[in-house]
Amino acid sequence: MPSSAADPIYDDIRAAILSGDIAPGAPLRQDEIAKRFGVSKIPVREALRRLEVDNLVVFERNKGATVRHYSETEVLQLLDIRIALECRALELAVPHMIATDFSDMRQLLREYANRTDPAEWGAMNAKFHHMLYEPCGNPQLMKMIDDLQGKLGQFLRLLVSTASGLERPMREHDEILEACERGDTQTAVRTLRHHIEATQKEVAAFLRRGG
Amino acid sequence: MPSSAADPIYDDIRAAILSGDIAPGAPLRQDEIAKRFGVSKIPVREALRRLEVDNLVVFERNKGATVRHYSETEVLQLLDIRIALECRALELAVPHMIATDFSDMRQLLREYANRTDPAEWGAMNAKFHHMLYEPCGNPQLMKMIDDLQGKLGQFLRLLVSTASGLERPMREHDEILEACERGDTQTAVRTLRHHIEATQKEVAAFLRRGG
DNA sequence: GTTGACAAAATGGTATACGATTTGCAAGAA
DNA sequence: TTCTTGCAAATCGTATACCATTTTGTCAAC
Repeated sequence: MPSSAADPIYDDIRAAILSGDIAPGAPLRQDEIAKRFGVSKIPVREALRRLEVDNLVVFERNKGATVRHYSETEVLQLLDIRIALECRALELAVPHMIATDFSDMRQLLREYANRTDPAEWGAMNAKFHHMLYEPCGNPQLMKMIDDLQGKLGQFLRLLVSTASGLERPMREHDEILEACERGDTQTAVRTLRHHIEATQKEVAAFLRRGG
Repeated sequence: MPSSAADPIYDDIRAAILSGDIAPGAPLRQDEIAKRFGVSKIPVREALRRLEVDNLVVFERNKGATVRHYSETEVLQLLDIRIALECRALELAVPHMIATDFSDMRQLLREYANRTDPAEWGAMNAKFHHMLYEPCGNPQLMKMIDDLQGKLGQFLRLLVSTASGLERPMREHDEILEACERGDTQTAVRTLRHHIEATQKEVAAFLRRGG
């Protein structure tokens, strides 16, 4: 039972923005959304305001809400935050990993390597990273990481289809996982850090070329 | 010009929760708030929903909003996130610090040491940390750090008045600042990390004794 | 005195209604 | 043609109104 009629609206629009179904800058018409969900504007506005706090939409007085556009600089800054959160999460997670964690991740990486559709890479990449950090036992940290992943999703999806491909990230994923299995937290974290910094450089280059 | 009537309500209640003026678990009556601000319930609900996304209030269907209560575990987890964000911010900030940054921070630390009222320590501590990270040039990261600081504020305020006092934190603040002046990012970050971990241990001990 | 049932009051959630602002468009002037 | 100007439609923001649910208070039965 949802706490209110705004909940499903919030979830739906959120997903639509994160998946890229609604483009940045697109206006979010309250009446249209209200009709679509069969409710009045009140819960729609509530949902949009919540998305505003999430930094996914922007409000302008008497103009309503539009999907927020992240500038190149802001995307790079989000990646800096990713380094902060994910390195810490991995550091906390490694000591808690057990055998099934390793085998599950190995399994995922094998499947990953066999996929040829770049559209799937983004999701699998996100899933692998999520599994890496899950044992950290800090739900609030996990939520922040997932939120960030969502915001960056659209850019990374774009990137992965144009950039160098799977070779580098796959090798780094293997290195990270191996370090985790050895219980070598230091190496795992350092490798993860380089992994994200490499992504950061690719994004920077991609954007310089006018993404 | 505020984007809507919900804005000042959001800001006010947010401040009241963060400052501890409204205790955790306290109900937030929509009609009462609406009357106090001279508006209807609609903008009040919007404001409360935004606070829910901020994780500051909790909604229960047909019971309305109450101020969220953080468990002991969650407070310790927030401190883990603090380590992640602030160490990264400091790492990014050190290379950008200039002479006036150092002198401003030294100035603050001197004032800090002269204050005898524990109630002021929390604010000055927050300010010093904020100044440390500001040069990182990442507004989104700064916002996350400040939000976290706000959430932890009430606990740290409680703590500082009961715990060991100023001696340890002050010494560590000096150490961090000196490392920054030398441009020794490694040492600065490592010291900051120990600094926050020490706080974490004190909070853990405080909570064990039934804070 | 305690418990249970029921009515009354309070509170929450949302649809409707309406004034305010912006936007789109057409008609006329340069 | 291109640039104003003004009006109509669309859209937004919020007060009012209303029903649903929860809480509170009362009173009788045990």
